[in-house]
Amino acid sequence: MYWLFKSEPAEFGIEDLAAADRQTTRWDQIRNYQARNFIRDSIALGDQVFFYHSQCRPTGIAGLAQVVSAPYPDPTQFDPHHDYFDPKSTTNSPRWYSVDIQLVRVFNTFLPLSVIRQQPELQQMCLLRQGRLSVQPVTHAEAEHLLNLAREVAESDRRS
DNA sequence: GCCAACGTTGGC
DNA sequence: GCCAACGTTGGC
Repeated sequence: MYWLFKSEPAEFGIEDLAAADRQTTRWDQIRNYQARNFIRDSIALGDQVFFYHSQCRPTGIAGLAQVVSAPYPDPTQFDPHHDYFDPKSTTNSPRWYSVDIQLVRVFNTFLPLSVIRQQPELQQMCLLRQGRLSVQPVTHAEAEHLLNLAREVAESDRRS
């Protein structure tokens, strides 16, 4: 399956993923139930992840990653010194979940939200229809379209 | 900085 | 369980 993960590049961008040990990081600190349900119940090892930069200019998709772990309890919820500590969470019934992701590739050319918006085939994307969701599913058809689009944008960028 | 959309909290 | 108030996300 395909997913889209949002991240603020000022906090952790795709360059940070590229520079990380084994180009892998734990996707943690997700504290939204809808996003949690996707991680806990639907995301699986080997799934592909569009890495999206939010809260920046321009916003858009910066590259591709893949899921390299099964879902597991987010350790930050158990750490009383952590900002994302959740006193209502216990190891027997954890509330929040993480997965590990590894970089697949940084797109040659950034794929801006404005370009995604222009695509008639992508109008049903969760990204365009619902804001405020940092982990969201992408259909197979949407994923193929996004990957083709990224290739086209990169080629036109190279020609100019 | 503004504001729309949405989630969460808490009084009742 | 309802719903108003408030907080957060996130594009612009």
